[in-house]
Amino acid sequence: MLPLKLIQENSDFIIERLKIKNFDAKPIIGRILAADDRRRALQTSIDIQLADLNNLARQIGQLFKEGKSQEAEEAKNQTFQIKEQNRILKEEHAALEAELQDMVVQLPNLPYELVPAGKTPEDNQLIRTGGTIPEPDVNRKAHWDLLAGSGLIDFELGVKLTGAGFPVYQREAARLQRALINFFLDQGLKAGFTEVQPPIMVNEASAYGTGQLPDKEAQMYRSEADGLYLIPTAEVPVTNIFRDEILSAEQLPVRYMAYTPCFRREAGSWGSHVRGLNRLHQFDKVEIVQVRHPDNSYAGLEEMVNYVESLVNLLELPYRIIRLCGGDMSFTSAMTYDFEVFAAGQGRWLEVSSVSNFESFQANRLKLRFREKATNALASPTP
RNA sequence: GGAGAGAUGGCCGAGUGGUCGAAGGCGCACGCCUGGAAAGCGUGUACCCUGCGUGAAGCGGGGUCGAGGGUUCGAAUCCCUCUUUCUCCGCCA
Repeated sequence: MLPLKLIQENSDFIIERLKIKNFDAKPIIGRILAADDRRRALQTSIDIQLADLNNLARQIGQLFKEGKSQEAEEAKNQTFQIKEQNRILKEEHAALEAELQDMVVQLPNLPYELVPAGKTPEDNQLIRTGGTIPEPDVNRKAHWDLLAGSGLIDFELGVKLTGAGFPVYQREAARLQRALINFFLDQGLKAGFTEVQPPIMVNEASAYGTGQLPDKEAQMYRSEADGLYLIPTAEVPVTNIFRDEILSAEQLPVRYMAYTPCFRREAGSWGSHVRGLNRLHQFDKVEIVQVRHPDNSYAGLEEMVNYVESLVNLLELPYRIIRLCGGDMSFTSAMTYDFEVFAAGQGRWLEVSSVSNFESFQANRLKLRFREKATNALASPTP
C-alpha cells in the first residue's frame, strides 16, 4: 500500500512511475484525492462537535455538583442535538474511509528506477547466467516420462488420495525432497537467517496483511468453519509476524527463513503446459524474508540474489538471473529478480526462485513501522 | 464442550461513573552531582487522525486502557457479543 501522504503530494510522480507497470493511475488518484479532501473536512467538523460535547459534559458535571440541576438539564438537551448531527457525519466519515482504503489498495507498488518498461516476459532483462547447459539429447525425457511407472513421484496415487496437483513422493523421491529442504535450511542458517516454523493456516487479518485478501481469495484453500486459510507461501505467516509492530532501528535487519508446504488452488491457470511437477496445488518451499532499513533495502536485495545464486551453484544447476520488466512484475514488488534453471528434460527454463524488494509497500499495509522497508525472496526446493 | 478468573503504557502494577492517556515502581533517555562510575536528585519517556507551523520544534482539537456494539450529559470503570490467557471439570487421544 502506498502511503496516502505520498499520493497527496506526489500524485504526478506516481502516475508517471506506474506507466512502467502499464497501470493508468490517473483516474483513481483523482478520486482518492477528492475523497480524502472530503474526509479531512468531515474529520474537522466531527472533532469540533466532539470537543463541544466534551465541554458540555464537563459543565454538566460541574453544574450538578453546584446543585444547578435546572441548567444542567438544559445543557443535556444541547448535547442531544449535537450527538444526532455527529452521528450522521460519523456515518459518512466511516463510509468515506472504507471507500478511500479500497481505492488506495488498488494502486500497485511503484517500480524502482532500474525496472525496464515492458508488457511481457520478452521485455525482461537478462542479468547473468551460470552453470553449463547440457547438449540437447534426442532421447531426453521430461520428468513425468522419466518417472513413469517408478512410483517415485506418483501423480495417480495423489489423485486417489486427494486430487490432481497433489503428488505422492515415495522412497528416494521423498528422501530427495527432505534432503533439499534440509539443504536450504542448513545453508540459510550458515548465511545468518533465523529459522522459524510458522502455522500453515492463517486468519483473515494475516491474509489481508500481505494482500492475499481481498483480491486473491479464490487462489487460497479455505477452512470455512474456522475462517482460516491454507497459506500459499510462508511469506504470509512470516511477514505477518511484524504486523502492527514497531521495530527499533537497531533491531534491523531482521532475517528470517521458514520451510512450509504451500497450497494454491491455481484456479483458472491449469493448462497443458503445466504437466508433472511444473505447477502443483501443494508444494514445499523454503522462504527467506528480510526486514531492512529503507536506506539499504537494495543492498539487501543484492545480498539475497547472491545468496540464492550460491545455492544454485552448489547444486550445479545451469541458471540465469532475470530482472522482470514492469509488466511482468507483481503488484506489490518494486523490483524482482527471477531465477530460472534449465530443465534439460523439458528443454526449457523454469522459474525456481523469485527475489523481490517491496520497499515500504508491504510494511505500510502491515503497519510495520519505524523507518524500514521489507525485502522478500523465496527459494523453492521443488524441481 | 461446561464453570470461574483475567486482558491497562516497553515491562510490572493501581484505578469500579466526571478533574484518568491513566497513580506508583522498573526500564530507558537527558541533565545535575563525580577524577570517573554507582547511589542520589531533577526532567522526560505510547500510538493514530487532524488544525496552525516549512512534512522541524512547538502549540491546539479528536480518538485509542484486548476488539466491536450498547447504557449515560459523561465509561478504563456498568451491560452485551467476540477474541485471547489462566484454573477446574468433561470429552478425545
